Amino acid sequence: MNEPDSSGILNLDNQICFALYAANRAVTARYRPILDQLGITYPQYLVMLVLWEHARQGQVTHVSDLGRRLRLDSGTLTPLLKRLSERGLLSRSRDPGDERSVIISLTDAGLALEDQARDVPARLLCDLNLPPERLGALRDELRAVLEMLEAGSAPNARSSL
Amino acid sequence: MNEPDSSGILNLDNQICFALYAANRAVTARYRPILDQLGITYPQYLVMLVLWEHARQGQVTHVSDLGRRLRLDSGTLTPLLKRLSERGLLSRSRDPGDERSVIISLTDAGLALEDQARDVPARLLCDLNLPPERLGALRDELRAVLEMLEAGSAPNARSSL
DNA sequence: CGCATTTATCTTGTGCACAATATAATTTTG
DNA sequence: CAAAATTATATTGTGCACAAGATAAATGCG
Repeated sequence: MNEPDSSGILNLDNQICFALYAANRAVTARYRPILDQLGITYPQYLVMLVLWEHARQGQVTHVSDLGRRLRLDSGTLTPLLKRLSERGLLSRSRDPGDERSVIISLTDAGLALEDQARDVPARLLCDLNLPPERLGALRDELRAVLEMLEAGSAPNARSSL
Repeated sequence: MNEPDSSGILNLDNQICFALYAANRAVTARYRPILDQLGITYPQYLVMLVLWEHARQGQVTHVSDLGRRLRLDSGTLTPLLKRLSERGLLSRSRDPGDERSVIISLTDAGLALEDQARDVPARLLCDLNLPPERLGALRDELRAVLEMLEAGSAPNARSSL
């Protein structure tokens, strides 16, 4: 292994990025059969989580709120919300107070789906089969990385080349 | 509606899955401007990493090798490899010993690109700005999760709530 | 007020991911 | 050996992600 790249800098297994990439897809794959029973995809589930949360607190949800929370832009959200709308889980309407904005409202079916979703996290954690404190620590580390990346928006301050 | 989920089980921020999802996209976004300079995307970069690794060790690479290593199927790899081929970084040819298999060979340009890629990890780590030991620990945790998910293929044994 | 600017969303185009299916070559079996 | 089963890749269709550009409403300013 002492060849051109002996230090293994370019070794796939050494890269945190690949671990993140592969773990994310593996977790999403675990969600799939569970969410299939609710008739939604994983990104759609994340959107529904925010909508349920806002509904519980009597908050109105605009598309931009979803974008801020999930870090997604309208190019992703618009078609996704249209699909959820077609499935009858929510409705989209212009905000009378600001005709540029679209208000996303859960339908009765969308609200009712929360009951069916309530055991999704438990079923997934059961799949993951790791002690909760380890998962909590991992989540906090991931949040730290996320914060770091979103705060330090120096997108190439020092190009060491 | 019984309890409006005040325990926060369905709270977005409590979910490790979202941390993973958001962190992965944030890291990929950091790679983007760096990899743009090489003219490749992030999944293409991962493929190239494997190809460079095999080239260093004099190993032949089949499409199936890439799939095993990156956990991707041919539906993802075939078009991705075609794009890399169009960019002149690799060539695809049937294995004479088994006409079902396709051998992926780096072109001179593909091999040469490794030199330009050598500082990519350093530039990204600089962006991440976290102590290496913390990143190493995070990577190991992610690998543990990945292993768990790939080993325990009990895809819904118990729905414990 | 009128016009430039900003803001919120939509649209278009590219590139993954992945399920499902197709095709063709190889291996296994009877 | 020939039919059946397996294996490797390719194709098709759906659904994200995200960049870039378009549209229309709201805001700011002289």
